[in-house]
Amino acid sequence: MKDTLKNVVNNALKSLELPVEDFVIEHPALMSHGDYATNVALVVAKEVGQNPRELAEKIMKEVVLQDLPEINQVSIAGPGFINFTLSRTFFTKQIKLINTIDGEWGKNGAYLGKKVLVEYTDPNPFKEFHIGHMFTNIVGESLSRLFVMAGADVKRLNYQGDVGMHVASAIWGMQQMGLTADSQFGPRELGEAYAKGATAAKNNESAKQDITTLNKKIYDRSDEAVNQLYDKGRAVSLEYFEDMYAILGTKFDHYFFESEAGPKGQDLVLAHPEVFVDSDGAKIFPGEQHGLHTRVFINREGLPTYEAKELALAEMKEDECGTHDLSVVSTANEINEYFKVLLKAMSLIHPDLAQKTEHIGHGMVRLTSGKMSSRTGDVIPARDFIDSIKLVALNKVEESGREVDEQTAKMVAMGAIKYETLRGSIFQDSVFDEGNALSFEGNSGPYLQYTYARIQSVKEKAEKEGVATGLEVIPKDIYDVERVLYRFPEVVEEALVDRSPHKVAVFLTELASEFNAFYSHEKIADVGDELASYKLALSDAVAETLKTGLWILGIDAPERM
RNA sequence: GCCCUGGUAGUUCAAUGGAUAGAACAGCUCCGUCCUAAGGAGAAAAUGUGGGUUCGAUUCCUGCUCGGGGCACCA
Repeated sequence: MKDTLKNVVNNALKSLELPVEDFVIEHPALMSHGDYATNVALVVAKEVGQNPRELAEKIMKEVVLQDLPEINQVSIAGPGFINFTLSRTFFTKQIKLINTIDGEWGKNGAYLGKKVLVEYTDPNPFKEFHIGHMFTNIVGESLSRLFVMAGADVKRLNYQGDVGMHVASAIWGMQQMGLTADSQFGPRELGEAYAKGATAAKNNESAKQDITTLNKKIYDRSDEAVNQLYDKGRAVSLEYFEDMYAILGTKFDHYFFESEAGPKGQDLVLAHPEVFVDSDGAKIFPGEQHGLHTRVFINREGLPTYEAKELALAEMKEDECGTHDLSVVSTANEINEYFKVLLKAMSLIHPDLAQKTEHIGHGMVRLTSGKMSSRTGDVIPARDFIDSIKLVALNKVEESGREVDEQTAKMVAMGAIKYETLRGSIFQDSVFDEGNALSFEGNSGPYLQYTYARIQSVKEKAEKEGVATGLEVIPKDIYDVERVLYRFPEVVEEALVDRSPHKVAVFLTELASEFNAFYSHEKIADVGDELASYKLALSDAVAETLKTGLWILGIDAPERM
């Protein structure tokens, strides 16, 4: 529709022999201003030096002459906006479309036939999977789903740091705790061991020496006892992560490990002396020459740093996943600056790969109660956090005297968490507002889920009463919820372009809010009402839209709650 | 010090240079014979600060200020 209007306006400009400027077609902030509006008169007026309102009049006349069935009314308002009000026919057609294209609603072809790799989550084995990992996973999954909606063949990737100082710290901590490969231990003990090691490395010089030595042993696998402890700890960690992915609703297609990327990265750096130079015993990339900062790729010990590994990772992705069109790396924004350096270095040795790599640095979450650090062991494990929210959901159900259903409580808890994570821009730091997430009201995941479940209930009643969906009898007026509903595909596409899942979240809340108003003012499944079939079809379309939109956010829509 | 970021109701978030800056939560008023009140209706409440560009600035430029991240051997 947007494109249609753009054409209509362009035609008008042509016949008036006015210059074609870059104008926008958008939805006015207020629904009373119409369904679409354009600032074309304001833009062109500037160019030709005419009064914008007069110009708007002329353009409007030309638009009206084209006589489109979808347009009911064109008007001029404010400084010279041209507002379009869409016709009854248009809205009815949209409902019909939504209810018939089954599974295709909301999709777009922006990445049709393209292969897109999305790397996200990247938890480090031996560390606790905390709510920061949960946050980054939720963001990455949602980005992946936006690409799926655009028709892309999406491969979900997970890159895990199974070697490096943090692992050495954890192993050191395990040794201190007296753990061996035969001991029984889980992720909690590993988290504790890591905190112990990391603290010691920071405060105690000899411990730091030990850990450095341990790090080398892990790399070259020269100590059998260390190997066993390492292998066991790694396995325990990875298994635990799989449990978390299942809970979060993510399934990865490919896994990559630093232990593989290390040697390859090292070779890669050494093979390009024209890019990486010696400095102080290390191999560095002199980023200053490119307006960036210098980073070490191979340290004085001769070991590859994260930078070198990341370089190899790009090659490994291509080898493992085949040629692709885009490779997205989603991480917290604390490494934004570093990634710029990395991409610059990559562009010098692998211009093709660098060009299709996109780093999306999202903001960090903080809890209202304060911040976390896995170094000090002061973290909130994702599992504990999810369980606590689930408990709130269960209590809520019990309070209302409804049937207690473990599965639904879990859905609602995850809905609350994911919505709270994605309701704002991913690029900004945010505070995870527990109060807000736990309220389950208003601007929340459960509010959307509730609206969906409510519609299922209406449908159930309609079936009992013998009301079928249908668009034969059409209401005279256009319901506000219809004026929101048809915008969904535009929103999805825009959300992808901006890498902003929150646009979907904001839209869904507006849709649900309009539907709930409609619901409370109109009786839907009423046999005596000749409009019942239409209202039911509309409700059905809203449910379909909610379900698909929630899916983009990674949230399940329960049939009842 | 240098480089990135950000500062919007009491709180958590919205707003491709446009119309009266939108929501939600908290507090205040209402709505219960009715398809799920995890709902609906209403009132009140905000652009850190000084300049500049523009017909028009929360948005762009800039000074100040306050916060977050980064600045070679962690990731």
